[in-house]
Amino acid sequence: MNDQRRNGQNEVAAGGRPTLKTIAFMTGLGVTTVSRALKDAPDIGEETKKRVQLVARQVGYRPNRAGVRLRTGKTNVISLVLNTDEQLMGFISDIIYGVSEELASSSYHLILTPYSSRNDPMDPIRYVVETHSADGVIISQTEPNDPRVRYLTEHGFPFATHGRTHTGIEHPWHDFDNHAFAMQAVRALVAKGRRRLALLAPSPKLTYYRHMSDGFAEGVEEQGCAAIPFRDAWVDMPVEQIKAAATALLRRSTPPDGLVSGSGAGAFALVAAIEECGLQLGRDIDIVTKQSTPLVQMFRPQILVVNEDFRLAGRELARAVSASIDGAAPASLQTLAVPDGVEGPRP
Amino acid sequence: MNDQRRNGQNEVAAGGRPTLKTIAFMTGLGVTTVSRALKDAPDIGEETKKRVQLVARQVGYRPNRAGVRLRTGKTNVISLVLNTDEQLMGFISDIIYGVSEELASSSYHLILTPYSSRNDPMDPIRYVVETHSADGVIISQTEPNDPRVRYLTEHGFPFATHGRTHTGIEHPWHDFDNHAFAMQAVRALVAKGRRRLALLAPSPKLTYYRHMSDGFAEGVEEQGCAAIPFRDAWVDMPVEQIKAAATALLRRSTPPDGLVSGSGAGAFALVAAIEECGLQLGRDIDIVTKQSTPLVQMFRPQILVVNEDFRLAGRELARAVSASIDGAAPASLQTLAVPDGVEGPRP
DNA sequence: CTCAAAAACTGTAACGTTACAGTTTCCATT
DNA sequence: AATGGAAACTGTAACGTTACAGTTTTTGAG
Repeated sequence: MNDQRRNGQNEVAAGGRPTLKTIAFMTGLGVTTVSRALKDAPDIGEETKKRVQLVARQVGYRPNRAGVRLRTGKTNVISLVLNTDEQLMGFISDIIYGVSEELASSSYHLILTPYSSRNDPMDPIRYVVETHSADGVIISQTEPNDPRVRYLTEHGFPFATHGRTHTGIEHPWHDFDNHAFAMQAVRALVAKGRRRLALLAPSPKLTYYRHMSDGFAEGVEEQGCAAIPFRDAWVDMPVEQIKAAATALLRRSTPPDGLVSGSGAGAFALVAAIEECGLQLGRDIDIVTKQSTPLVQMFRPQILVVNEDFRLAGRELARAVSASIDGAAPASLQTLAVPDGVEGPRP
Repeated sequence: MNDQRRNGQNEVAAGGRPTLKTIAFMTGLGVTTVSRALKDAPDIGEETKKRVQLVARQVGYRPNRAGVRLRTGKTNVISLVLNTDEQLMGFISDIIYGVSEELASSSYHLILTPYSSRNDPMDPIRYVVETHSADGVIISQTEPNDPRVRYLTEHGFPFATHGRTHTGIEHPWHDFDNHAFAMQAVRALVAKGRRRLALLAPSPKLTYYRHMSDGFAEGVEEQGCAAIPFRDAWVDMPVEQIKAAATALLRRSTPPDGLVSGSGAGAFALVAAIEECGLQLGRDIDIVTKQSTPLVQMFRPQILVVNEDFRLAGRELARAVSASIDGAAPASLQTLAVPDGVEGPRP
């Protein structure tokens, strides 16, 4: 026992990080007691807890993550799984920032697990689960029948998805109400006197393609106007391709006079196409677009916008995974961000 | 010893992850031998190594990171320190992707350590060093006399910076040659017949402000044209403010007829200002801008661009930190990305 | 005053890995 | 036949933490 104490002293003298042993030596208590005192266990005396916590604060004690992880299996890490081929205007950074913000006040570190479309999207998921390199995962680019959701659920691994699925599995998610967005967009265009509308939708393999398309169809139905099919372009294509497709669309015999863009980057392509065709935004045609940064809007004030807050999405997702890790019921961890409504031209 | 073996068997049966013990049991060797065989130590027989490595592959052995970290102190983590207030068009995601790409083939995980401008930029750095939560750090938004560089150097903690410093310390960095960019920009504008040039520069507190301003000044000198001061706007301001400042600039008695923009987002603001003043890009005035995505260019083909590859920056930074962790000399880990030259209007 | 039980505290072992200090085996040299 | 040493392998301990099974001290009921 004397040996152990001298050990503790040596470590303090050596200038290394303080450990439980350091505090145990300083307080004259056992390592176990210190450990329990710091996590406010019921079988430790009130005064002892205070004393231990004071000393711990004084010496700047921080639990060694490797020790905790090895002993308990808890990694205190949340992994954000990302497709690094994505070229969309970096809204991803906003999600990352949102997740960071939320995790900053927790004990979680945020780790990035990238994958390329050239590989199986299941690879990173399997990796995280098999090596247990995180306590929970956040995934995006959700597909209706997403195999990742199945796999994670089967393995009882906590996760949250950005976007819903049609798997029939109750799982934590956060989503933007793209159905409502599309309906609001249609109504706003009709209110501007537009009657022939086209939608620049997301990739058909993603879940929110359905939501947005359905909302668009429902709006068109409700307003009794015409839907011009625009199926050869998606928001996550390279902007040049979108522009080319939109130009072709506008040169058809019955071109649309109102456009709905499912992404901010898409709106740039649409504006470019419109101007290339010699049309004038706000006079000949109108656009409603989702946006996450006010770039387009500042540039072409005539454009109508609906804001999507990706930072909020990040925060909600982080909240959902951590709650899921803590055992909360999946059904209680589903949040839908309702769009604020269409913002008209700036003064 | 028999006990130990039965232990090993139990674990395998229990279906948990295979550990060194599992392989030791399967091969009939000791745990130490297996450990050494897997890292190709010289005192293990060739045949044994082959056998161990085969079994390890078969059972899908992956070293337990917590075990390694606890024993060796090596975290196998690299931390990217980010200012989450940054609102610039998400080029940050490209850096992240670049870093990821490079680290994918290594054993490193990428962890994000965010901070807000509301707090001390030193906080995250101190945190990483004190808790040793990573083996190395990547920092951005480098300032001429960056205290983070000093601190990390003093503590012998491996790092790489995005951007150089004027600390006099030899440290690993990657930078874009903003001096060359500005000179090329000036030359291109002069070649277009422009004679009164203004620069939308970075924030004066960042190192590359100097590089770009000096390059601009040198170009103006070389070409014998006039520099119109434009000191009330920086590239990392909100775009609306840049636009307002640029509008004021263009309405002065001697407005510029050529603009250089230090960022892609800034170019949007400049274009907007130009059009608001009733001027026409390519006829009355020209812009050279740095860009990381071809958004502006697709939109206003008349714009002149110089590409900056942030993915490359990410890759270089990742390479630099890992080499630094492996003990490479700082001076050998400094790379400068030279701009490709100004790209003219698209056909 | 006894004794049971609650309160407060503690030592040991284990998580998976690797550094270190052995130990055994075998072969070449004398 | 003895010896030295190289080659191949191994057990123990330790990194920092916590679960578990104690042990000691205090308290209160009878």
